[in-house]
Amino acid sequence: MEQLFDYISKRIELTTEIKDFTKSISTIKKLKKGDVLIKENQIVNKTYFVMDGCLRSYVFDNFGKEHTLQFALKNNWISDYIAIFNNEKSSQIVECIANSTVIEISISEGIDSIFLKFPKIESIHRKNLERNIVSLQKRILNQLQLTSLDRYKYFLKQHPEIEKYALNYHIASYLGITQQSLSRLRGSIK
Amino acid sequence: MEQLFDYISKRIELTTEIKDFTKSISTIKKLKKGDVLIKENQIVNKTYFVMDGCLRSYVFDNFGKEHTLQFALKNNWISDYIAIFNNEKSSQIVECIANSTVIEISISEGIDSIFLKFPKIESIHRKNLERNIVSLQKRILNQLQLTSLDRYKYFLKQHPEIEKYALNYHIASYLGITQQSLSRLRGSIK
DNA sequence: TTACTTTTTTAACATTTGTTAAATGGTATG
DNA sequence: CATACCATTTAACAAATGTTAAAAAAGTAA
Repeated sequence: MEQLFDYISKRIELTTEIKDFTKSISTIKKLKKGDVLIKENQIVNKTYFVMDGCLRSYVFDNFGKEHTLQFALKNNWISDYIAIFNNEKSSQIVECIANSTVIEISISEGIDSIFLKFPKIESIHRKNLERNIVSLQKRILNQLQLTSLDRYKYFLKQHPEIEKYALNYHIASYLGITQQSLSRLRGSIK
Repeated sequence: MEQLFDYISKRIELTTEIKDFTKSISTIKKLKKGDVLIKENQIVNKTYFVMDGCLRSYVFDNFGKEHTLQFALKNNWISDYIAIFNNEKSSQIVECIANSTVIEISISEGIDSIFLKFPKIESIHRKNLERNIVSLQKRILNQLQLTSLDRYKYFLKQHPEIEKYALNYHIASYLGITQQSLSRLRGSIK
């Protein structure tokens, strides 16, 4: 839990009140590769802070193909935020792709009511959202202007330890290409 | 200015204090097609609320090609948010693609200091960020799973009036294809 | 080690999209 | 009306990526 408090206190001043509240809605979980934290079509009232390991979120399209939206490595958050922010059921699956330790945070009482009680948490959340928007916009701009090869190289820079965890087709489905194409690109690098 | 207050008051309770403050940092501007609001490599301390017309933001890649990040129609916000949130100089250009009326909001005093003074504005901003993340994530998922034709159809649904304003190559550069490809797709629809 | 499963690579061919260039269509201006 | 300018479409060809299937490689368990 200290790891999360470290993370938070770099961003806001951490009072004991906030600490106690955070503890009251948090559980540390040890997870195994393959564990599924969020399934399709369920109510999403949890978000996850990755202490160690790697999770990913993905969707199935109409043809049954997977498309990876996010990898979450150490000190990153993951959940189905479309479901949470839109108050919808989940369309994303969140799964462990390696043995991981996470902090599960329950937001059953509603994310907005948490901010009403603790405006400081709203600030840190707001900052996270801003950072998130920057990285989503950058990903879109990369998708528009880079070749698949350059996207792959950029992805590896951004996720330095990912090759320990992710399969080839996980990465391909994040980049928007087939695993065979990715394999071709990898071949062309050497 | 009432249009912006309508917009805000649907989201938070609008006090006269907030109204006065908003007025003090806002200017209504009438713009002509072709006007440029944000150039490359400048300090960004303004954001724009579109009352009428259409703006777009785009970047140049290394080969001089344009890539459109966003179209802003009525009641939408636009600026270079990567620059604002990262405290960097602009990499995006924001231009008018039709005669437009906008409210220019100055955030020279720093976006964070505004939220310190008016926590309620932080809430509305936070909600906007959440909505923005949903639409960015959806755009990425569309990019991953849809064909260009389906992306084009979806885009038209999302931006019903866009064909009045945007050129073919604006739309193509938003979808990540060439204008020739888009023309082919348009042909294939009939 | 062996047998088995999963992942990655390779290959041949099909499809989509990009590139280059020219033709067409539309609009504003003298 | 004629011209010039800009946007869109069309076409031929090139390049990139997808599809299908099989082979090779890597990983796992007995």
